[in-house]
Amino acid sequence: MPARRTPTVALSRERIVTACLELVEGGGPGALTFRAIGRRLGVDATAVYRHFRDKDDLVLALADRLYEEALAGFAPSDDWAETLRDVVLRIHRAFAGHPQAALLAATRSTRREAEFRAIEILLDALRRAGFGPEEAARYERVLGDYALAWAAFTASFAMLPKEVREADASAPLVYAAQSLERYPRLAECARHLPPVAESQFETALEILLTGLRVSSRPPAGAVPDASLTA
Amino acid sequence: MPARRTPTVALSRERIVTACLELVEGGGPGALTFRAIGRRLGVDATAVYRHFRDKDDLVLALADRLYEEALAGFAPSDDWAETLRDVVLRIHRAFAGHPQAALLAATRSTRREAEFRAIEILLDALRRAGFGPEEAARYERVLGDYALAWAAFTASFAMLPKEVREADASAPLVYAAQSLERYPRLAECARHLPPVAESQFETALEILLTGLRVSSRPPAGAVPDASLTA
DNA sequence: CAGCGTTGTCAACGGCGGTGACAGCGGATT
DNA sequence: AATCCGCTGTCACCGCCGTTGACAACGCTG
Repeated sequence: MPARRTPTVALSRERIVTACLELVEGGGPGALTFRAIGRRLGVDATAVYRHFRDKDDLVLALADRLYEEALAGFAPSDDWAETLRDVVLRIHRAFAGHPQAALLAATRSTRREAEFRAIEILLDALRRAGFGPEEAARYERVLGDYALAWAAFTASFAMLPKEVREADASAPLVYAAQSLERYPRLAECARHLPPVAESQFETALEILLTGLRVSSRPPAGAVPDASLTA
Repeated sequence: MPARRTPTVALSRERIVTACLELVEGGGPGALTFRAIGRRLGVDATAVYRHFRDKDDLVLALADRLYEEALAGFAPSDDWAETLRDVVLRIHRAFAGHPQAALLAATRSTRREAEFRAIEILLDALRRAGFGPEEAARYERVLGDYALAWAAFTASFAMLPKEVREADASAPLVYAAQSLERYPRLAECARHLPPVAESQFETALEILLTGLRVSSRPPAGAVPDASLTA
């Protein structure tokens, strides 16, 4: 029983997942359908069911691929904060680069290797930062959920039709111009408001890291503020 | 032309929106369909199209209702951080309470009053914190996007079938038990990992506020860390 | 060569968002 | 009072979706 792979097989989980990512890359909302996959692979749509139980199964496979992509070539830094930043950015980048897949996958545990590798890296960095196991666990979830939540957010915005996206982006300016007296702050700041499209993921990440750094080693001279320190 | 409202009208935008929220409240994934709305209101599904151009129009109306709900009864605090916390929590709560609606609405500008009220409140608090117009604008977007992104994340998790949700939640523990030597940190921290369901929204918010506080008034005696301060 | 499991094909199902023709009803016009 | 008109709800229908079950072709095993 040499278990030779039959050369006549047209499909495989790998080929299908790759096709899905390409499909989603080029395509607008809802590009990921069984019929589209079949079309792209020159195969009947229902053939995919020979390799994936249902769409959920397929989506989990996509998520797994994204985690692999995210961690490919990762090397830990001596600086724990730099490691955290790197991993979170990598996860966000990988998921945000495939909007449709991210939207479906971001809220799911894949329970496969790559995901646990990411968790392990984050936990290790947090432990090195001086947090205890419990704090590390909590902050790992914060950073992981943060990366995924924001990736899904970015992704679902990227999937909107172009006209809608542009209309949404310019909304504050338009409205601010109409009622200056009711919204003075908006009038004052409107021209600085970044469009929704350029999600403030990295800015928020830096703020988070700053907050973590403050918590990790309470400054000796400073007065700790109980109302702000979680 | 007294413009008397005809009493014979069965539907209205308000009635439909209310029905949608009820529908979504009790129902699992995909509960919000025109046919379901029609069924609930004892009316043909397509009658809804007399009041909303399409599903997108309907969803924007839902989002607007959620913003209204979020800000109902809001009173600003003297403490800027407390105001930020309050508004972000309110938005998150309102959206997370209606998963399906949040999922569709979180990435959209409604361009209606309630949304701009929220923006104005956040901007004002940030300006009072001492941030300039540009910083305030950037951080407003951070907090606003943060609230919506995490709400959508929570929501889409809440919408998963129960079995899937439970399986996902217990995943790290199971896996950690299987390969202690490859994932030592996971083994160490696994029992502290909060289930995905209990999203670490509030923990992250406190860290964010801590980070903002550090940025708002750089401590006189402390050495500013350029690599961590955005 | 016979048998069997794997893989792709095909026709079909019910549900989805959405459209266009049509009916009834109330208010305004004459 | 008769007529018209616009608004609202109904109905039949479209094309798309995920998914199923019967079936055919292929290659491996005995």
